[in-house]
Amino acid sequence: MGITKSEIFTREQNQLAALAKTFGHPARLTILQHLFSIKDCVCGDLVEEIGLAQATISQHLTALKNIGLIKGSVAGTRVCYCIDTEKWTEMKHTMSAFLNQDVNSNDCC
Amino acid sequence: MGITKSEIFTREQNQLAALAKTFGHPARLTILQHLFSIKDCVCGDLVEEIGLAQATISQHLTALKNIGLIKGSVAGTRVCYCIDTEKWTEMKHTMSAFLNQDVNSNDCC
DNA sequence: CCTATTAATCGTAATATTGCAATATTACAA
DNA sequence: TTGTAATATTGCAATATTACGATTAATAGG
Repeated sequence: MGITKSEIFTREQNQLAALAKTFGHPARLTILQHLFSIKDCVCGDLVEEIGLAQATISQHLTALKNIGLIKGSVAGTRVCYCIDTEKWTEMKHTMSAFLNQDVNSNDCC
Repeated sequence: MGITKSEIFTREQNQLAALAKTFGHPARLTILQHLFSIKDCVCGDLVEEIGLAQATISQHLTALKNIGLIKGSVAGTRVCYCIDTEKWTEMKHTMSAFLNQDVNSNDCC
């Protein structure tokens, strides 16, 4: 139904899924990569950088902000965004813990 | 429009997003965690394990199979699933490369 | 005060996803 | 062959997501 039955999963599972979901769009990945690659924080040039409408970029930025990966500060008529380093590190550990589960060697399939 | 403008992103960005998207649902995470935790491969008990209809579980399994994370083998009327260890390792490196980008220290926001 | 600039929000259309019932398929057993 | 069990597929309804134009709000600069 397009609706996820969150109530049958643990909070951890839902949170990890929400995080992964945020990474699950190329525009959001591109925004994050851009924030990593530049020396300063991003002030507005994301719309030209990525070929999407201003409203769309703003939506993706909101998604990234909601999950806590980036933060923004107002600078005049512009808003500057950068990675929330603390949250990024925290999130990295969460993801790594999941990714580094040991694979059983009994490859029965 | 519910449609992602894949053509404006690189193949790498689209692939990483597709992978993350697959992790972006608690049912699929739970399936993967179950495959990690048990000693054998999973043969059918996923429906009871998770509280979703058989058709729904089957769909999620197909998604995981399509992205290459799991593989299945037919065993009579049952199908056994397990992690595709090779693909998992490969995927883990891809994700890690993204997660371990260095965060700029100039936290200007 | 007026105007331009920037970004968020609103409204809407198109498409995607999730979930399930019903049905089809497949393999096995009697 | 018939029946049963397990899984996949189909069809559909409900909801979510993506995208964009238009509008709004806030601020800078004259």
